Amino acid sequence: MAQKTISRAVVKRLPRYYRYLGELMNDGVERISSRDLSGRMNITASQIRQDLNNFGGFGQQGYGYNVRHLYDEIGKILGLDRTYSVVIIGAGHLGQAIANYGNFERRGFVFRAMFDIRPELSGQILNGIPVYPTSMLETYLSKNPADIAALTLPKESAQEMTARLVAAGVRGIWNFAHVDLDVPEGIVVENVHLSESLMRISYRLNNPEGEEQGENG
Amino acid sequence: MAQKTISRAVVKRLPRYYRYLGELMNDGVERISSRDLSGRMNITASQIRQDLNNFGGFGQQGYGYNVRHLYDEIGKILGLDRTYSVVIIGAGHLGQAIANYGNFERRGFVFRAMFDIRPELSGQILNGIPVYPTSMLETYLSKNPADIAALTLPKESAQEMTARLVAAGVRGIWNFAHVDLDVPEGIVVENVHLSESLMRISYRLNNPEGEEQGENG
DNA sequence: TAGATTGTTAATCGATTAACAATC
DNA sequence: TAGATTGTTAATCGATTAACAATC
Repeated sequence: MAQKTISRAVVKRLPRYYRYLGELMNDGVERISSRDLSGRMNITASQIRQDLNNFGGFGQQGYGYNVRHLYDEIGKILGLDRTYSVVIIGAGHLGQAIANYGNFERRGFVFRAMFDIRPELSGQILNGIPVYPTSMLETYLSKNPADIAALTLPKESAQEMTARLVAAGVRGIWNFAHVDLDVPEGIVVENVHLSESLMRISYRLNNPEGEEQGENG
Repeated sequence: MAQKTISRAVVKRLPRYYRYLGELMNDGVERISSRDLSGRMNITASQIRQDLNNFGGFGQQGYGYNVRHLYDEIGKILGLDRTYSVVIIGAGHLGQAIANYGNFERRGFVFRAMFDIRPELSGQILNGIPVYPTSMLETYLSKNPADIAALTLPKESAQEMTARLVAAGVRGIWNFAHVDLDVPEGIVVENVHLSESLMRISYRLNNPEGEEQGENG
């Protein structure tokens, strides 16, 4: 599955391809050319072909790309052909929002448990997901290994929780806290720094540019 | 305030500089060199100097940068020297999570109102913010103009709401819905596509790279 | 003054776009 | 076969890093 190393810029675009192909599939479209897709996605056809060819030739000259095939292949590249166990650390609104969002489960991300230090929350079942006290984290994970942890807690405890999670075998950290985390090599950290996102809006409101939408996370 | 056009890559890094400088300030650090800062932030000193010089010389040879001064200047560049009125469209967990997060207000983003189509929500006050029915949007905005709208609603209604918001004078859209929005020129859209962020984690779990943390949003 | 560190130019590296021969 | 469109190489553009003279 892992051929030559794929550039960060390409990886960033893959989920967007996946989304557009999913929509095309839903609309019953069977084939699409890089040119048509480029029109819809607002990127160049050249970039699409260049991107896809990182993974091998999915297309056919004179025909284009088979939508379903390409969708499946990108899904595999993204690792969506398996499931991932996810725990949520911090059962506040943000944690619940994530737990609640059904589309993640559809893609294979299964939310198993939430953890919170607030005693009044533990024992509850929120949106079908049990909340445990943070003190139970290691015990829980030793019996129910998790692939990914979402950190939806105050930044003060993010680093400490990360260390505990990594020690307990979690390999991916989805970090919503406003800190940069130190992790051992091999551990994946994906940051969602909402306040930075918001500041980019204020910047752009005050400094009009050409066009284009903002980045995503 | 707007000199030559600043590259997207630089703008993306500005909030992170701002965050690190804020922390240094809190720690009572008065001056810092690009070299020291580069060590903390894990980027090159050269890049820091290059980035900052887009906006003019904030430093002093032989001394470095005055932390407070640089913090204030980057704040101004980011447009944080004024306040922004924000409305939230969709009063679910995600909307409430955002409304709830006090740090945004500290930076000048003031959440004024939430809107939701669910009749049982309107009339309520959630975290001190009133929830109105979506039908009231135009009436409300004509009396209480907003700069920014956060879209925390299902993707099906995102485009329609965007059109209404833009027509009512909103200039910045913070889009949490999983669609790309069409907007007139001059309107700022900042996407936070959480599912794409999550897929990048699964990709990276299956395709180990060298190092480095994931992008943010 | 000597030492430190910036501001800035030049060199390198990487990513995007253009072009076109291969081929379905 | 002729037309369409890919896969891929080459050209361009942009961003990052290195180097160093200017200067505090």
